[in-house]
Amino acid sequence: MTVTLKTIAEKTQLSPGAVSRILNFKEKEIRINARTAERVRQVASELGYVRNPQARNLRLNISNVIGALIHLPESVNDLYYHLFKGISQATSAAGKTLMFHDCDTHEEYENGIKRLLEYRVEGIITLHSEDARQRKIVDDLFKKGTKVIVVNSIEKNPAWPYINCDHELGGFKATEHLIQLGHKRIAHISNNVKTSVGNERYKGYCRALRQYGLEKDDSLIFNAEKGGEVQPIIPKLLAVKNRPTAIFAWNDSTAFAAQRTLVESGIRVPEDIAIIGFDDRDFTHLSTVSISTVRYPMYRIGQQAVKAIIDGNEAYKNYLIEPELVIRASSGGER
Amino acid sequence: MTVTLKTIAEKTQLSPGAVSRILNFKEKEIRINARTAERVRQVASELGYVRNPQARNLRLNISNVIGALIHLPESVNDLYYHLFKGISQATSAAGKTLMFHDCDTHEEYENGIKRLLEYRVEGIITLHSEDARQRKIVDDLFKKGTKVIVVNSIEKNPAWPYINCDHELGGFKATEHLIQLGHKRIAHISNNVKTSVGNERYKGYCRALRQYGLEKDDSLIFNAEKGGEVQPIIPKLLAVKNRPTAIFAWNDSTAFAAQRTLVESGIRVPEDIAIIGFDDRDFTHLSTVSISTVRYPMYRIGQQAVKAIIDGNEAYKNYLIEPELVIRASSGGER
DNA sequence: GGAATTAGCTCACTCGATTGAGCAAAGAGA
DNA sequence: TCTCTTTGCTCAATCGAGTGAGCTAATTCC
Repeated sequence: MTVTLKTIAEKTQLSPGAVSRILNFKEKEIRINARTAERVRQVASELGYVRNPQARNLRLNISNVIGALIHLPESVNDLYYHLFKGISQATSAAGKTLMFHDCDTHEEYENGIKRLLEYRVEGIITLHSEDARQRKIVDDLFKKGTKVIVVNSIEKNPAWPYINCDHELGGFKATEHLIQLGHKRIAHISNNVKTSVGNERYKGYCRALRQYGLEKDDSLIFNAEKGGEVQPIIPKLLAVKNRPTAIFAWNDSTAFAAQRTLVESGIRVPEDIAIIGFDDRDFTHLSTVSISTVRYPMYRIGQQAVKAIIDGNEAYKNYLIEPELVIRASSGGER
Repeated sequence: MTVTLKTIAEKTQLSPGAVSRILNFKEKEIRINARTAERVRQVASELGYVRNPQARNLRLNISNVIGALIHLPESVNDLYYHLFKGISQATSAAGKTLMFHDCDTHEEYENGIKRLLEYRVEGIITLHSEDARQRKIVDDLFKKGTKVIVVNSIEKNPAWPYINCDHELGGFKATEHLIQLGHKRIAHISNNVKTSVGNERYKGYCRALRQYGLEKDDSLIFNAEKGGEVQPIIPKLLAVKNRPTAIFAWNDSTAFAAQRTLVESGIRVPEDIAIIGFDDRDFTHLSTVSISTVRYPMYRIGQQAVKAIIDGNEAYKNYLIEPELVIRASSGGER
């Protein structure tokens, strides 16, 4: 039923070995009669021969498959969307195939890893996790020599290779942008979680202040922790003696909410208070005043993760991607 | 290096065949010594044996892989997001693996198909396309006996199996909802493309009017074609003699824009004019007045596509999924 | 013209897992 | 004790492709 090398061999009165060589090598690379080769290719295409990579990979001990294990949030998240798109396009572009598992529970995660290993994938891309069990799995994989890339690891020096955005640099860029626009009183709305990207962004904010000779004023640092609303922060921020003229919000959601609340309070953005966020989420276009931000380059992170797996040793190391400033209306930096 | 059945066989002084049986069957299903079996399992786990599905699939002529070929738009689109999530979760849940290709160009599409076929996938999930070349590929696949599921095909009776949302029914439900709220003058903003889902939704609108004994008034049908702005429509709509009290917009973007323009014109939604959209896009929550809509059940469509491929003949047929009414503020139907 | 070289293949094994057939030993039954 | 059955395995072929070794016939070279 299925067309194999043998089928073609029979039709052409050749051996399967010869057919294999003809289909895999250029004429100059092997000793083969040009007319025979032509005939074989002809027959192969007539019969609709499709090479079976299962057999090929088995023999050659390769897989040509890259594995990814990511839990996509229930509600749409453009960061994940772009990450996935980066991974999937880079994989296709490299002539490889992506095996993807969306793993919600720990059990699914374990199963996903198991299946990817079964398929002898060239490497596994997974997301940073706080779950000790998942971390152990990644650790074991890495120790066993499986190529793993952890995306968005927030550890400084994790045991395994990672790829992430340079959040500290992003925080620096955002703050620098505001400083260069003449702001001297720059508030920061942080998420106050020591182990998170927010903290890195905060560090960048501090470095920028330091570098430009501005003093850090703790009364300008506000916390919008998980579940903590941004709205109540704004009145406090406005009440600060020597009111800030700019806000660097640790992410776009926060920036968006701040912008909304400010405008509703009759404060003009960016004239009275400039705002910059972080992430470049899609909704930054949608607000009344489009939000300036720093792009969290998820697409490039995805691409780079695939590249790290394919390139192997050379590029296969910890990697920080430089985020890019996106100037829109809310910072007042648009020309 | 790699642990195979042979490795285990040597360690346990058995034949690879015996080991295979032990690891694949329950003790009662084969004639095997319980103690031997226990020993084999012990050794297998000690050595960290991982079955090689490439070899297994080759022998059994199966793949356990489901293929999907979808072009994800550059900008985030929650419909695609949910579709993909549905496909990927259903695949994982079924114990199978998803091979995904994001294909932008026709060339990538061809390559993607080729690779999926190479891997002897159980079936291919792809999106409806207007491109004649892609349609030919799908047609050829189907004729050759490959399982294909076309998602969101808008043909009435396409040659190949498809899964889609019942757009006509959705249009009916939306309109019925407005009618049941007492509206008698219901405008429709359509996209006026005969071959599109918009047309189906329009038909549902017409059927609802008919069924409830309301006369269709062509002066209440407006077109927001591709690129056509919604904003200019609103003044026209307001100027209609015997002004409509409700709008069924063919999709949420249109509903969103209509709502915004109405509110800016000082018209209250839903008090003066009620609005319902279609799709249940994420931003329907974000507008000042949350938008009532009909959910385009992409997640379920994705799940169903996978199911159709796995179940084979039974469920492997054309399939319309019933969309669900989502009542929010803009229709005035919320309690 | 004879030896050496080369072209153009074939042969047979391999990758790892699976499975029908079959065989020796143990156990059951009469 | 002898036959029959059952247990507990082994053997060998198979899936489809790839490859080193080797073989024959044609060609080249001196």
